[in-house]
Amino acid sequence: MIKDTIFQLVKNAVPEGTVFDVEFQEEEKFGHYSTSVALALAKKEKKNPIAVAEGIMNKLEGNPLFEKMEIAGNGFINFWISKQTLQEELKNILEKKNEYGRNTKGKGKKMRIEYVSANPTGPIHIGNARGGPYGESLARVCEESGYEVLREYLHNDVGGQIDKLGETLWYWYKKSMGKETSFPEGGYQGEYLGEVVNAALKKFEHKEEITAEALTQFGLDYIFENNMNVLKRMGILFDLIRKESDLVSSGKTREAIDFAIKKGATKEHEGALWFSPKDEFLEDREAVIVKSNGKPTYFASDIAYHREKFESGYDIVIDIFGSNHHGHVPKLQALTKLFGFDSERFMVLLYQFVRVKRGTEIIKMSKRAGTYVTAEELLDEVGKDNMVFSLLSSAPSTHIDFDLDVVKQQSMQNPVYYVQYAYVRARSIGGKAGGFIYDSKIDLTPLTTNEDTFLIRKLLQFPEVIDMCASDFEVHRLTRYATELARAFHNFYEKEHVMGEEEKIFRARLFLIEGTKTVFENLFRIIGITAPENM
RNA sequence: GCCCCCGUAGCUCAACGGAUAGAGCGCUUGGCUUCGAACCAAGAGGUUGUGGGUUCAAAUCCUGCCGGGGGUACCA
Repeated sequence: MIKDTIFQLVKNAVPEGTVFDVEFQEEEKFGHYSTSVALALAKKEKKNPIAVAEGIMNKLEGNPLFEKMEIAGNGFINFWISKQTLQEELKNILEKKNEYGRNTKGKGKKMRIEYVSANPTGPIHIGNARGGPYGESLARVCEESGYEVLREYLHNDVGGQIDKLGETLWYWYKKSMGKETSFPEGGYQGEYLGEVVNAALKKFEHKEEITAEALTQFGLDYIFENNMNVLKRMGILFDLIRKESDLVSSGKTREAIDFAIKKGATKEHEGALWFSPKDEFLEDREAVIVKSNGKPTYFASDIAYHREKFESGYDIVIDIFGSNHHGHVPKLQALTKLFGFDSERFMVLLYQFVRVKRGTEIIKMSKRAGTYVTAEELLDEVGKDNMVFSLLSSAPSTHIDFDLDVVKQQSMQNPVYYVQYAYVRARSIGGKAGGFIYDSKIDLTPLTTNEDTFLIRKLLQFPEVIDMCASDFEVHRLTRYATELARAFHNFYEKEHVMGEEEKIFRARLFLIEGTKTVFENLFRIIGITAPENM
């Protein structure tokens, strides 16, 4: 990574502990990379920023990495990378191929990420769906950074919401039998559970044998399986599905409760057992573990589940939840203390819900009211690549507004097609050229135009983007980078030619094209969209 | 009331505390007899909700206010 190399060089040239960054520059007038280290340092040392910058630059002078260095009027140091370095790095892409972009910063470390974990009381809707591509691309990006990643999902198959599910299913069942019945209070509105009952009626041969328990179990399995299939369509597969019912039936939930009691992290109040850790954030952290009727709450199982997470020998534990769970976060953080896990290595990442509109009408995402847009509907309507790319294009903390009318109408002009089209164009040239054989001795010096250089620079940024994403988990950068790389390629395509150029240029450009294809393929794999052969 | 998140171009969103705040869609204009025009080029469009503060530097950090979303259950 060129950026890392520059960072190290500068680091050695400034006092220890200086905080600074090296930035990739889109426009070459500020160099290929730049740093504002001198500005921060000048303040600290009470010196002129220009003088500080000169001091740093003198220490870097003569390094073959750089073609040029410059101090801007305001104290920025701008670096231009030598053509030779760029060309060598370009070769590196085709040497590493599908491993290009990887780094080893997480090597030897294990990470587990829980995401989606949708309630099995209805189909996955847009809200849960956002967590899918988010968790999945985060998992991939961390794998690229050397981590061993476990993808996990909690199947919430016990509790009050399941009772309600059962009651609602039973209502639909009785209705289908022509019996008089009324809709259960607090049941799940909408036609979906009626469809689940229809599926049950097809499966059970003797209708009179259907019991409420059997129907509920059927519904749970059916909904869960459907949701997993939808996730699969989005390219999401889990390594571990943890069932809450297993935590309860195996006694793990009970053990966790006893453990919390033993540790003095509980209290009795009005006949119920409360989680009540002794810390300064008490108010945010108290929660009922065992209800006064003796039944454990969901949080009791969550204690057991997180105990597993914390005691399983993993270095980093990540939960990805919808923002409506934010009140739950301090309680979970308190569990790190209970189980002696370094709180720095446990992270809860929240994403805001997607708001869906049809024109000006806002559709409320409520499973209870039955007013939601399912992930499946959206998949059918706009396609997987479009959906994944769109959901991944904004920071998790932003509230996205999805206008279904617009999304559908614009689907052919969606950025995802802009990006994929660049790849298809590159492939097309590769095809025309009739095969490519990698030659490590290739002469890349003919790549001298602005478009050549910028495309190379943009390709070499790929490992840096991966590294940044794995460091701060801001994976939406990937789609942004994809668009930028596509632009660099489209520009190159418009101005420069491959076919028909003289042999030396042709060979060098073809090499560049192969490098572009490779980076796109790696990038698409990590984002979770397809690399189409043609469009 | 208290807690979390958001407010940036007509719309949907970017921008590690850094240089002239950028993309896509939409709008105006130009470009296919050479690798795919799902593309490229040029243009219009901004007091980053608003008032203070911190900083060499603020869309970004702190704070008051306004507006929106979510939470605040012996639900999950």
